[in-house]
Amino acid sequence: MKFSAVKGMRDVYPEDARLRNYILDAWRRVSLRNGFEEYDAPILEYLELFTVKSGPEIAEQLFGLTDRGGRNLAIRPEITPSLARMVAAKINALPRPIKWFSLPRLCRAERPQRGRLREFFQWNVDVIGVESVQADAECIFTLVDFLREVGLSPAEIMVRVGSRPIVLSLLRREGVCEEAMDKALLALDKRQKIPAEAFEAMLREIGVSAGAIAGLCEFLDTPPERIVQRIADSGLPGAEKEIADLQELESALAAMGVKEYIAFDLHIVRGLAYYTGVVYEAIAAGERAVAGGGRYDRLLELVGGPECPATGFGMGDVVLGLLLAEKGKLPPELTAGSLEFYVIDAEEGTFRQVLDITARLRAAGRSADYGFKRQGMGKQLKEADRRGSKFAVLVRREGLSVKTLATGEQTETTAETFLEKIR
RNA sequence: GUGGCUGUAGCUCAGUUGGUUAGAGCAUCUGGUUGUGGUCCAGAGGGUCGUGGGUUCAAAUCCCAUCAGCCACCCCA
Repeated sequence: MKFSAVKGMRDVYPEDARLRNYILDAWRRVSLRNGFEEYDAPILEYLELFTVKSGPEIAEQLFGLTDRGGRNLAIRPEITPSLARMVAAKINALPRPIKWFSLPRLCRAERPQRGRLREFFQWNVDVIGVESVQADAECIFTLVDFLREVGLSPAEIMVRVGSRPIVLSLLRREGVCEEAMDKALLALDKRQKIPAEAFEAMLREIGVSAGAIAGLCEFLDTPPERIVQRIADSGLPGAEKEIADLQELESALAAMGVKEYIAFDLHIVRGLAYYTGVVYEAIAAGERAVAGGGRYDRLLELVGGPECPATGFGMGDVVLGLLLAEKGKLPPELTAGSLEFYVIDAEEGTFRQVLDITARLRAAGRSADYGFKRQGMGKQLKEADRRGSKFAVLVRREGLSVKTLATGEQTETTAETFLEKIR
């Protein structure tokens, strides 16, 4: 073969498209029922929109191009900067709260590996213009609502919730200086994946005492159901508001009935520095994070807008697809096509009636198909089965039969009464 | 970006110490049978052995490069 798909980008055959549509449909359905409205943005943006948020190094990680006017453009690696730009542009005209979602196709020029491709879809859910932690609760609830929708249980996936400012305050109290803060956050993020000694070594390297490390570990290991109270009791300096927020978040999520999916966990810090409050990730054993998000109150200012609170999360389709397949959560109709009626000429000379009936089924909005080739009824029924059809319509010169493929049940009727019942 | 593993039909693989026209199952297509289905039978198509060099009388098999996939880092918006 002369050509193949570009590295990290995949061809979407019908069976792949069925999976992808299943995911996108569920994302959209859940978003809408939680009161979010859909938006989209251009697939190309000025390169600077991304570098202003993530630093100039980010340019290496994305697909860039120069247009004929010499402008530096990039295929969007995320949609949040576009969202910030769009909201900032109409900030005074938009009714609050702004609850928006999007299902953008994104590209990142990273090295592909399991669960990470260079082109993918990502569900984004954001609430903008609301300072209250209730906005964070709303996003987290929507995330859990989706997990339930696709049949993932708390035993299979949990949303781990942390707080950037609380962690910062805690680390400061344990003697981490501001310059070493990034390294400390990195160590925290890695703690679950590396040996205890390696974690301690990382903290000692930035000057944290052995006693402080032990105290920190003991604090971090507080069970999720008690840690919020423990944080409140410890009265971390400078984080009073965030502590109250975390308590409010815990009680809001409990009131919304999603408690069993939530685990408060200060190891969750998220990579980018732009998070300013609550942060969270949906984590399933054995996979990279399925979703991640948090509060980012400074982003609108970064793109030249006014000061405006914002919070939200993103979820990629690749890891999610792997997880659903692994856990056997994909509906069976995804493996076969789905068709309602397969129309068969059960007697010679009835092909014109097959065409007529098929066309009228389609006109009535039902999915119907027939074979291009005239062959025996056995082969046609086999084809109906292979197509995943629900019913076979057997057309005779006088009357027709409607056969339910799954049960083999068959009812006799006439073309007119059949079509009458259909509409 | 760094390191490692892998690469034979659409898929899963076989292919003896390098040695004639590279095989199987599944899938696909065709025909037959069952003649209202999930069978069964027969046949066919499909591979320049990822690609390009090199060693050799001879390379799927050995060497180098390159591409792609996977794994671990980096990163994860």
